[in-house]
Amino acid sequence: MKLIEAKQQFINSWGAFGTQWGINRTMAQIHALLLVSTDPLTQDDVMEELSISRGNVNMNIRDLIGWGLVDRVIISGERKEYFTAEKDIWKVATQIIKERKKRELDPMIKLLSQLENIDGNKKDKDIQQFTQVISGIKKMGIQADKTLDILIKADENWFTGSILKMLK
Amino acid sequence: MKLIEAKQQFINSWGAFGTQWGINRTMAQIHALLLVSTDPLTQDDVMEELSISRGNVNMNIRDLIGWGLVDRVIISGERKEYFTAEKDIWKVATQIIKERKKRELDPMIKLLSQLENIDGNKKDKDIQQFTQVISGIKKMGIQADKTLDILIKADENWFTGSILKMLK
DNA sequence: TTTCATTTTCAATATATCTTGAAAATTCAG
DNA sequence: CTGAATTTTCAAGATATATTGAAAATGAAA
Repeated sequence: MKLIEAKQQFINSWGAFGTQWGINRTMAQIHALLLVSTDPLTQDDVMEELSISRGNVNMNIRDLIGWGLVDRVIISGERKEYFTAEKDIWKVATQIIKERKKRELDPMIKLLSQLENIDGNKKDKDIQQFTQVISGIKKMGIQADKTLDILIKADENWFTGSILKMLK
Repeated sequence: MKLIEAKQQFINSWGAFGTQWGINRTMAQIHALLLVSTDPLTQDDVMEELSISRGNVNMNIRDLIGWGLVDRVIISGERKEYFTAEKDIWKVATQIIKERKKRELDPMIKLLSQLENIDGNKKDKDIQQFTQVISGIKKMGIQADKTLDILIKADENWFTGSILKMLK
C-alpha cells in the first residue's frame, strides 16, 4: 500500500471509529491528519486536505486544543497559525483518559451520590433494590476512577507491562 | 428525594450519559428503567414508562439483548414477553467491555496491522513517521486488549481490589 | 491610524440519526 | 386450521447534530 493511500485510509477510518465513541467524525479526522503529518499544518491546509469549511476546521481544532491533543505552533516569520498533534500515543491516551474522567466519570459519580439517599423506610423492598443498584454503579465508578488514576500515573509503564510495580 | 423522582432522574441522566458514550439515548433509558425495575417489564410497560413508540422499544430492546444486557423472561400463564436487565453491575461492565472489545478494538487493531506495511524505502522520513504512529497506536490497542482481558477475568476481584492476584 | 491577512462566530442549511406507526409476520390458544 | 394477540419491520417523518460561509472581530505591519 502506498503512503498516500494509507494516510487517507487512516484518516477515514479514524473518523469512523470516532463516531462509535461519541466523537464527531470531523474532529477525529483532523486529529488523524495532524497525527500523520510530519510538519505542522495551517487551517487552510486542513481545509484542503479534508475538503471541509473554514468554520468547521476552526471549531474542531479549538475543541482538540481543549482536549489537550493539539497545540498551536508559532513558526517565525509566518503570520498564520500552525497546528500540530502530540505524536506520543501514550500521552494522547493519558490525556483522553484524564479528560473523559473529568467530563464524564466525575459528574456520573456525583449524580449517583445524590440518588443514593431515598426518603422512606430503608426496609422497603423497592427502595432497597434501587439503592443497591445505584450504589453498585457508584462503587464501580469509583473503582474505575482509581484504576484510571493508576494508569495515568503508570504512563508508559502500562505499555511496557511493568504496571504491576505501580499497582502495589 | 422520593423513590419515584430518583428513578426518573436516573433514567433521564443515564440517557444523557449514554449519548456521550456513543449510545443511543433511548437504549440507555430502557436499560436504566429495567435496571431499577424490581420485576420484568413488557414492551407495553416500557412504552408507557418512557412514552415512546412500540417500534422504538422493540428495536432497542433487541439491541440490548444483542449486547447481553437484557434477557427475555418467560412468565408462565402469560402470553406476552417480559424483559429484565442483569442487576449485577460487574457482570454488566464485563459484558460491555467484551462487546466493545469485539466490535471496536479488534477491528481497529486489524486496520492498523494493514496500514503498517507501506511500499517504498523504509528509510524515507515520511514513511518512518507514519509507520511509527500507526505502530504506536496498534501497540496501545493490543496492550488495552490484554489489560481488558485481565479485567474481564478478574471480574469482581477488580472491584474488591484484589485484582493484583489476577495480574500476577 | 489604516489596511489587510487571519481567525472567530453563528444563523442558516445540510446531514445523520432516531422515532413513529401502521402493515406484515409470527405465534399460539382454541 | 382460524383468528386474535403479540412481535417485528421499515418507509416516512421528526429531531438532533454537524457543516457551511459570510460577516464580524482580531491583530500585526506599514
